[in-house]
Amino acid sequence: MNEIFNKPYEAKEFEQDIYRQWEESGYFNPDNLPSRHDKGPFTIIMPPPNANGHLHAGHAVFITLEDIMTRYKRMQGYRALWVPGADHAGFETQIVYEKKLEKEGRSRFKMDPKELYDEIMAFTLENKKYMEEEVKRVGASCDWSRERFTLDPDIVVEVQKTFKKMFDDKLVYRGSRTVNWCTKHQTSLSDVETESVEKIDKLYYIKYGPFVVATVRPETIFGDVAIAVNPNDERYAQYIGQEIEIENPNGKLMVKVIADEAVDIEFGTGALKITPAHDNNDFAMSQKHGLPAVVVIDQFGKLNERTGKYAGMKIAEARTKVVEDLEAMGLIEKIEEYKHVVPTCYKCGTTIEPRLLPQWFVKMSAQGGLAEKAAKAVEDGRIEFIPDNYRKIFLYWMNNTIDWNISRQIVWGIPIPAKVCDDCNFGTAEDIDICPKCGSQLRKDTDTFDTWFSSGQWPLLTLNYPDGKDFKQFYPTDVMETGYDLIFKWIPRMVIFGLYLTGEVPFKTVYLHGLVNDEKGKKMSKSKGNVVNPIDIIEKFGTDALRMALVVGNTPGNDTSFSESKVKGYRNFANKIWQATRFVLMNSEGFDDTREPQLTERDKEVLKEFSDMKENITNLLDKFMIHLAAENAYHYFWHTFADVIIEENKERLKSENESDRHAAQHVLNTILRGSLKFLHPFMPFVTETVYDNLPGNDGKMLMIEEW
RNA sequence: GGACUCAUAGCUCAGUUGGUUAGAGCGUUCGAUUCACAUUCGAGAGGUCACAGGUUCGAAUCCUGUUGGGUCCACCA
Repeated sequence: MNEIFNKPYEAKEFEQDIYRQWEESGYFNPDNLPSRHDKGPFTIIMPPPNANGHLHAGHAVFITLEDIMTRYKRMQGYRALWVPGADHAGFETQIVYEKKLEKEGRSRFKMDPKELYDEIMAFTLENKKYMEEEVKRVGASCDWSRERFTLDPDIVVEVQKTFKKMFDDKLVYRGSRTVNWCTKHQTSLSDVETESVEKIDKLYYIKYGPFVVATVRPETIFGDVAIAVNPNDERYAQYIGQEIEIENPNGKLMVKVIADEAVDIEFGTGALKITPAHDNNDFAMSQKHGLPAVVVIDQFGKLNERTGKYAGMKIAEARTKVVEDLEAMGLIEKIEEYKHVVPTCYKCGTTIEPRLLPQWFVKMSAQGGLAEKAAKAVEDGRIEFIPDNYRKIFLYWMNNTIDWNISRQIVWGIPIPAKVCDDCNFGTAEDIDICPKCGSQLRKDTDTFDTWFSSGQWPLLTLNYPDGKDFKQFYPTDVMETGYDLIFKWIPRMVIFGLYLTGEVPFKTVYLHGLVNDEKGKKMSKSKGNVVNPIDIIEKFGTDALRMALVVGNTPGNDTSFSESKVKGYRNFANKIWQATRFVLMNSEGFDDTREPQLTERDKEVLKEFSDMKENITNLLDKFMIHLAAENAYHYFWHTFADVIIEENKERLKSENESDRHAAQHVLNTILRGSLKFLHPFMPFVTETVYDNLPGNDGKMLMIEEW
């Protein structure tokens, strides 16, 4: 018996070395697998972690789940491929870096874009290294030789080609409309990057000529171009179509009265002021009725020169001031408390300021368009969700989607390869210099892509679409495993791009895991101080223990609670595997496995139970019931094999009857070796360490043994 | 306003197509232990499976409703 078994299992002593051996074996790369591995392929694309910080518990969960799937399939003889990556995470990283700048007393707005870009690149590349090291610590058996970064030059080229193709196919267009603008971050955001927050604001009833209009934004009255009423509202029928004079603190103004079904007769006074430049609804209505848009608030959330004496004031200040002045003029009829929902920046909570800007949009919702095709793929069962209820959520979103704004006014990202006209808002993906619409000089667009524009193509880009041999071999992939919070942000984009570019879905199964909460079931957050760093846990209890704690009882689609005592329990289990091995080896001196054992009825029963258990775990893994598979494997090994079977056989191992002793040895060795296999996907380090040190296993690697 | 989800032991959670006495981890009580393992072993206490109906030979599981958590979506100013 190898002397390493003479002291308790200490994960730290083995894990990093084992990982290095795996890497050196080359078997993470399916091209290097032995010829037995002729099934498949089986492919998972790793959701690329953001290269702007360290791993958190959520990363550890997805790495564990995907690693379990990959190792299981690899052992089954599939050509298993798990492609790692790193995400430049445009807006997210830019914010992380801006905070850093802020701490240093610097600001991105005072920096040259190139200089800023280079600094963020250096920062990202450094963090990328940490991130990769940490992914390895969790035991990821992914193919590092295929690792991709979302800013790799060839990937940038491919992403830009997609834009061009979509432009040619009229699926992207330059639109000038109200977009979600964050006044703090100075960029527009897509609909999924805003968060609706309930707020209580004042609803002001303002006398407006013969009308009273209700508004929460009196400071925008300088941008009003119309009053809208419902065509069926008898109170106002006489005014429809007229130009009427209204009064505001800056003087008198003519506005048109329009009729639109969208106006709710019951709400407020049934009359609505229309400010196209600063409200999404109003903008839509202005388009319908051919009204102009008057901009009165600038990109910093301050009132502009059109507002006279209010120019330069911030929105909140201007609102107070305007209301005071209106009140003095006797134009405020009443003020009510009003609860409503406002969109905010999902990163900083700043209220989104709708802003009229020319931007690039992906046409999502047209009939037979991108969203509809994605919905159809799911309806047809070409993509399956685990858990199944996310199918409905996905479909709901696909059927209610709006055009996707892909322009970001930040430097950290892939440049949009377009030329734009500042005079008439024309934009093109063609390489021309003069605006065909107005004759002005075009300039290169300085905006970058929404990060989801590139990560939406990730399953294609990682496999070197369109000409790479990986693409031909491994696309479409098998499983996309990610957090349920990405059901809108990421999953639909991948489906859309996959179908658009290849006609095929990018993956067949979407497995969604939940959040990792603390031991009380509360969300982890820095401010609560309950954040768990997976690397700390690994240092303390070992990777295998962490993995089990994250996986057992963690049902797909549901949040899971993490507690150190749970990890401790599985650390003990790792040692249990170690000690059971030690016992079996101590009692296997002279054991010759080639001889046919004389099995008792009980032996046969025990071996049958064992093979039933193997089958059970296999079925569970096939059904993606990883939480149950892990628990059953654990339970069988400890409470059946160690507690019952080993105990039952202790006497026989000391028996003078050689044949009986041999039968006992056979049973124990068979189950031990077999159990190491079914435990391996969950607890790869301890099982590999044990397996490598079993007599006769020199040079063998459990990772590629037959399931 | 719409949708989803959860409610099971003191705590955190499982319970795989409805099928005997409902499980795990932690905690707890009692006991054991020169034995592979104190990172151990054995035994126990602890649950009207949120509530009310229904379907069924049989329901924690399926259906309806109620209550109470959680999450997501939402351009009535």
